[in-house]
Amino acid sequence: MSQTLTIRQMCDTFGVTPRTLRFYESKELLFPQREGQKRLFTRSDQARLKLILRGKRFGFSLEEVRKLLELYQMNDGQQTQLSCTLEVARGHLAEMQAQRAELDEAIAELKEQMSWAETTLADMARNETDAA
Amino acid sequence: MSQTLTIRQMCDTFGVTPRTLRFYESKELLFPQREGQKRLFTRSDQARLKLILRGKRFGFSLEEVRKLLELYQMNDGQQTQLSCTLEVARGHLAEMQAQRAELDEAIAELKEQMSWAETTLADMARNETDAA
DNA sequence: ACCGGGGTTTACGTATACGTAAAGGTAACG
DNA sequence: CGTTACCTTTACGTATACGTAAACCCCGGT
Repeated sequence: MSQTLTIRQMCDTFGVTPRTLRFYESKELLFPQREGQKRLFTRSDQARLKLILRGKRFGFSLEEVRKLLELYQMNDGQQTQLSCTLEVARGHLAEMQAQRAELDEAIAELKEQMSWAETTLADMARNETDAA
Repeated sequence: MSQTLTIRQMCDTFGVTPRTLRFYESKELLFPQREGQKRLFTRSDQARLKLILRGKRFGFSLEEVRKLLELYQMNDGQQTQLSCTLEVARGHLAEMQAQRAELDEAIAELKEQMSWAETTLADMARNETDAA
C-alpha cells in the first residue's frame, strides 16, 4: 500500500531535507522500515514527524520531543512506565499552558507598541503635509 | 541612583550568567554603561533583558529578538525606519498569533492523550486488584 | 554498456548560544 | 602588603541541529 512514503516524498510533504530525516532516525525519533537499502516512512513516521516539527516550533529540543513522542507511542503497544511518562506529559502541559499565558501577554504588548508606532507615524505624516 | 545594577545583581535578578550578559552586549542586545571598567545595567537594559528572555522562550533567535527590540527602542528616541520596523513587528505578531492557535491545538491533543493514558492506567490497576 | 536520477553511508563543516579557563585590573578588608 | 572578592578581556571548547561533500549502490531507459 502507498501509505508509506519514500524519503523524497516525505521531504516534499513536510518541507524538510533528507538529511533531516536521516538525522531524526539516528536520534530515534523516526523508525522508517527498509525495502532493501531504501527507507520507507510509515503513517506512524509521518504522524511523528508532524509532532516533531510542531514541538520544534514551540522551542522544544529534539530530546524533549523524543520524550513526548513516547507518550503518543503508547497507543501503539507498550505500556511500560506509563505513569512515569504521564508525569513528563503533565510537565509539558503545564509548560505549554504557561507559555500560552505569556504569549497572550506578549501579543498584547506588541500590539500596544505597534499602535503607538502607527499613530506616531501618522503624526509624522501630518507634520510633513503641514510643512508643505 | 540604584536603578542601575551590577552584572551580578543582574544575574541574580534574571537567573543568567555573567557570560550571557556580556554575550548579549557583544551582540548589541544590551548597552550597559561603564563606571571605569565595570558594567552598569540601566533600567532600559533590564527591560530589554526581560524581552530577550521571553523571546527566547518563544523560540526566537537572538537576531530576531534584536529586531524586535528595535521597535521597543523607538520609544526612547529615534524614529528611523519606523515603518520598516513596523513591518517586522507585523510579521512577529502574525507568527505569534499562529503559534497561539497551534499551541491551543497541541494542548488539546496532549490532554486527550493524557486522559487516554489515565484511563488505561486505571484499567490496569483494576485488573491487578481483580487478580488478587 | 552507459548514464541519469534516485537512494545510501561516512564524515567533516557550520551557525547559534553560550561554557569555561587563563590572565589580569581594582577596591576593600585585616 | 597580602588576600579575597568581584570585575574585566581574550580565546578556545561544547551541544544542538543540521548542511554539504565524497564515494558508493541500484534501477530504468536508450
